[in-house]
Amino acid sequence: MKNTKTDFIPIDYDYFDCNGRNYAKIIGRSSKGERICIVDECDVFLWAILRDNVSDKKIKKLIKKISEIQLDTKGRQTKVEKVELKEKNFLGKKVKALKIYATNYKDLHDVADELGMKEIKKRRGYDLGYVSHYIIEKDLTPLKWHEISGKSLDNSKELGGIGMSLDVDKCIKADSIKPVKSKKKTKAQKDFTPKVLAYDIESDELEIGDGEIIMVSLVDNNGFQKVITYKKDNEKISKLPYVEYVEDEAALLEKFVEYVREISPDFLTGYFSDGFDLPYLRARAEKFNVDLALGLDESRPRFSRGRNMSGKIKGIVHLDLIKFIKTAYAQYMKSETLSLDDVAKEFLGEEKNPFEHQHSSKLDYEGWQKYYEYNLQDSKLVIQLFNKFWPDLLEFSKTIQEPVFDVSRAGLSKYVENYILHNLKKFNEIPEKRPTYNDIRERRSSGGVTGAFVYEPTPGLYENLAMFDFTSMHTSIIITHNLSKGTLLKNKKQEKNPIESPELTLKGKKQKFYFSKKQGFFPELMREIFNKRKKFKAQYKKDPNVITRARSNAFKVLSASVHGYVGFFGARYYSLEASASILAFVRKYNKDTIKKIEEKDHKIIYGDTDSISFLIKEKNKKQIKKLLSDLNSELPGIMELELEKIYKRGLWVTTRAGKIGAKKKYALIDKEGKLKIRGFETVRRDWCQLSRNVQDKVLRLVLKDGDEKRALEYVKKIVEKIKNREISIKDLIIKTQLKKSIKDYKSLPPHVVAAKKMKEQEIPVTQGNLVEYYISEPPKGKKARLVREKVKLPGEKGKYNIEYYLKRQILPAVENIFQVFDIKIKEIMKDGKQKTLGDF
DNA sequence: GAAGTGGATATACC
DNA sequence: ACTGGTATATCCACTTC
Repeated sequence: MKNTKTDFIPIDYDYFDCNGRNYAKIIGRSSKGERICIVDECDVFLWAILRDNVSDKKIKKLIKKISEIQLDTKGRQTKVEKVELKEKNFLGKKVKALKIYATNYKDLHDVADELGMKEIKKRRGYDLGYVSHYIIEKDLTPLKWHEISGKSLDNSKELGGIGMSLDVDKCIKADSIKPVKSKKKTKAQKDFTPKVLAYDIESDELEIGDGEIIMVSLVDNNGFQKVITYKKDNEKISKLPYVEYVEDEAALLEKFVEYVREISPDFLTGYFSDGFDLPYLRARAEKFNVDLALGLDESRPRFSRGRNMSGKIKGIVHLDLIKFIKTAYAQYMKSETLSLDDVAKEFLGEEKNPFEHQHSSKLDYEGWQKYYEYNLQDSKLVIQLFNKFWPDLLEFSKTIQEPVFDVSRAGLSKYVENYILHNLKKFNEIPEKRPTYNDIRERRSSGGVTGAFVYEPTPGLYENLAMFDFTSMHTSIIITHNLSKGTLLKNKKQEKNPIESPELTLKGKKQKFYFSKKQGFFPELMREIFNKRKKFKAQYKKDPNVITRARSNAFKVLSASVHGYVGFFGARYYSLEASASILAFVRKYNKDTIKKIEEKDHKIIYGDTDSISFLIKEKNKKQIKKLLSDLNSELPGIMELELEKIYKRGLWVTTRAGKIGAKKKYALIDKEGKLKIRGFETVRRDWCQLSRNVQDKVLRLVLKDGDEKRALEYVKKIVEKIKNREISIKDLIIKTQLKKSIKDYKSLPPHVVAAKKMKEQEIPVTQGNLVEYYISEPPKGKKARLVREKVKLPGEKGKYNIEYYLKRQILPAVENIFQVFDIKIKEIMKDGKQKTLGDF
């Protein structure tokens, strides 16, 4: 066999068994653009952590006994091949542990079950999954350039003939893998961009496989654009250059496979394609007996079971963008839904073709042209979104050292956890195990911990305010005070001068927790995440664009998830005590800082968790910065307070019921006239557009010019319009998400009634949809006490309910704002009510 | 059947 | 179940008079 060498960027990871052993199979590219498959092996082992004070003699005996373990499970013969005694760390403590090598990773769990000996305290490291284990062992980090040398497997029958069965340019059994230093990267390596193909299907039926696939579009980054279809208006052939007709649906599926194989992308990407496009293609392929051989080994897509389906294609990364966007960006997005339409609008500034979905049987020639165009447009949007998010996927994948396939489907806890697992080596740490079902149940029932502190504001309009906030507060606290599961001490006396948490209440008991002064691996790792967050934030400030903003937000999310991870019941490094302590510190720092600012004669207006707003009085920005640096000089470790912004005016209102100030609800305006609105109905999607617009306008008038009189005039005008039925139904639509399936609701709120109506009218609606409805006048002669009795769908004819929109939508949206100026808006509405009553 | 209250539900903030 | 806790607000479900 020939020795060969190449550079290599790993993209897709998989493994296979040959003669009972595991082999990693990694697909990627060389800088020449060749498709390359690397086959490699690594040691397979687990850890048995020994109890303290087990004698050397006993250890020897134990090693002998374990060495003899042989298993015959699932038709595989696995045995313990070697046992070594090692000095390791577990949760930061020195331990003696046996490194137990076995034949097949999948059998490690069964090997662990054989290790019930009393000298063994814990068994660890058998539940990472082979791919993660391999990446950790061999440092073949995804999407980083490597130099590979080894034997060519092309045309070889070795290892099950893998070199012949894969559609790649080269297949190499690796002897040596070396990372390319970033300074030594060639231009071709630096310029690497993956081959991407976006796809989208159209069907009349939304239920998987129920209807025909009418067309499928494909778009790549090199000008390839196709709509494959067999449908047209009679015999009139489209003039659109990208439309390609085939005989029937089966031929469409075959053509689709043909193009994917021809282009052979690194990424096949779609939008909601895990849940719709790919399973649909599979269902139809099964029906017509078409071999959906998309994999590089001509295998069909494989679907994971479970609630969240995901489709895997061998050698090609099937990437459903919606999942990644949901995890990494959803909480920072303005879009009301995660539909392709909304997301494209937000990130690409591009709207989808306005297209009314019609049943395909009703389309004429023009209708079909529009439909083809629309189908292509979706794939175009998908590939543009991929291009936008590629830098982020790349960064995440390199950071947490997991393949893009997994990164794009994982939740935030997995991000944090993988970062830890892939970085334990430098601490000589044995990985903690995943919690068992019982662990999880216990953790969930243990009750929560007390959270952050929110300052109760005094309602009013204020001038000249500053807002300070702590940089990545929870993460800074973990790092500064060395808080984690591993550094938690059993009691105060375990260590001299331990770190002491503020007093807190946990499980109804007032107590404190103590943590080691010795730097723990967990806080140390969090420092790395924290630094990345800082770096990307600075980058965004220097060069603000969509990508730098997205990346900054992405790492903000990751950094902000660290604390959530510690308190997450599914986490390997879960710690209720650490979580409670982190939050106790959060409260303490916020309250202490409030006190210090008050001592400098500033009136505090508001504060939530890590922020504080106060009146700057006659001080200028420089003086405020001085105050800030004074406060910072007193903060320990990496704790840092920063000036978020100075605002010209700010408004806080009462709660709906009482006279106290409402928390999490305020509006600010800076000197450039830019508004920052939080919590108000304006930013809530479950209020009708009219209420949101009216409130937004009122807030603007009040904040910009301090002109509540004009705001009042404006509201009066709107009230008149409502009374005169001059408002379009479209502005009165209320949108509420159906969070559960209809039958699971214990009560029957309006949006569930709307969803039921949709079902009756055969409008597709499922859990997770945003349900739209408006409130109409009650049917004649019928008393409708409940709101739900007046629910109508947007398509249903009817008159909007004047009283409802005045009293339940407009009034609540503006009443509290005017109350700040002692204007009783209710009086104005009352007139309206009498008038409406008079109308009938 | 009006009034009051707690629960269910959705959404936002950090 | 798939990061956490804090908070507001609506409408329903139920009790009471």
